[in-house]
Amino acid sequence: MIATSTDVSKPKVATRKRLIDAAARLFALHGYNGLTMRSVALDAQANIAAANYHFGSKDAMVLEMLRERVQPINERRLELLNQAKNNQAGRPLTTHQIFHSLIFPIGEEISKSTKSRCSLAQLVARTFTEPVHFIEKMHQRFFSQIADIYYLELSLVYPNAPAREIYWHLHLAVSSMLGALAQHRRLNDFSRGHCAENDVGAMITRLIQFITHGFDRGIKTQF
Amino acid sequence: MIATSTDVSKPKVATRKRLIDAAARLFALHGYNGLTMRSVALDAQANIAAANYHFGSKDAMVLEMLRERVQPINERRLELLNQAKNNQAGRPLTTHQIFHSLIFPIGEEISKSTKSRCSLAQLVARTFTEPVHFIEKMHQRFFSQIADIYYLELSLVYPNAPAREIYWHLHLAVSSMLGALAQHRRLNDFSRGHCAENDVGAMITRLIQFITHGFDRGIKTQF
DNA sequence: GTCTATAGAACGATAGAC
DNA sequence: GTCTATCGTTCTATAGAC
Repeated sequence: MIATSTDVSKPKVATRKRLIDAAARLFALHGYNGLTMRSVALDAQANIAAANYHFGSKDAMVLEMLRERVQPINERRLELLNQAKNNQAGRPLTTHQIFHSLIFPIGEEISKSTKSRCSLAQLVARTFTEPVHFIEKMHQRFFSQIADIYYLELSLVYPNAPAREIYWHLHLAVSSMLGALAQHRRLNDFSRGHCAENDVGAMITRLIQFITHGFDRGIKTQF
Repeated sequence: MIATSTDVSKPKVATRKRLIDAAARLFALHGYNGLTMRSVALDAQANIAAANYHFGSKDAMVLEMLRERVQPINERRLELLNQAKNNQAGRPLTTHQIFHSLIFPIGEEISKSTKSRCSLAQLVARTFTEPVHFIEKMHQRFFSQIADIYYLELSLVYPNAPAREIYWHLHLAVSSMLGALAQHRRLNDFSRGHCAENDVGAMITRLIQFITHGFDRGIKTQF
């Protein structure tokens, strides 16, 4: 509608992107069952047939949207983790460094959020609450690999702790991370105005601290 | 179909209870939008018109279901909290005692779960992820009052900590609690079999520890 | 209180013109 | 690639017999 034949890049891709962004927004707000092809098309100012044309089905559209949102965060996590390892030059990492690399990239992505890329916190939380079939597989595909990496790093910090303890505490750490992200929008109401929910940086910093303490002291008191 | 005129108690109430239980199960599994009156009626072995007769609408049915599930937990929380206060005889509580009273009742309720009262963990988590209108109001009605009580108790433990710090850490504690409950079903997969998800007691004990450490150390390092 | 039957609306997906 | 139009399905809710 804007770009014409003078545009070098494919002009029609814009619709696809608008659909993806709309799907992300509505999925975060209403979940998979609450998202309808009609609402996505309306939000993206596109036709309902266009959505089916680009993705084939509702399932495929939401899956593609999730992939585009999650992948860059995981890449950034590994980037920060490797940075920290290089700085440590062979010495074991601290749990704070490890959880920083895990959680900080989410904060970065939330802070980037504009009107089109919004409510990442709710979106991430959704993928864990929704029991829909493809979300389960999606989660395994995106998180099981990175969970292995983080388990390995944490077991290097506590070489004497049994695998069971590492897994338990990592599970609680990840669960807390997701819970905090999902609940962030409620912070202002919950704290009766004492804490501002728009300060994402403060939330991420405090969350990393909280989780590091829970993990560290839980392991340290035993090993 | 079972109870006849020989039954002293009202026999027809059973249908209502079956509907409530089915609604709880399906709401936990599929969320508000994924729950349909048809699926509830089918699951409860009742007719679809019966559901509308008893509750008037889908909204009212789910609301009533939530009320019946949440209220006993909150009552038990206050019971444990008052027990602890009586045992302390005026001395301030420990954060562990406070968070125990907050979290332990959920474990009790999950352990009670039979086929009819199942998946409370997912149900509680749903009420925080679902952005549906009445859930927001519901949550405020049920949680804001008890949050005030817990804020007060925690501020007595750390009288020198500013309200802002108490609120921040309480928010993180509650978020972690909800996150851990929501993620509990994933524990077995996540830990690659190292942790059994059916051991609810162990989960609750570890969760209380984790949150107490995160809260305590976060406040103590400053005050 | 519980049923059958159905109204009225919204859903995912597709066909075919442009 | 995007549109209009529509098919077949499923939804909430209600009317009325029993």
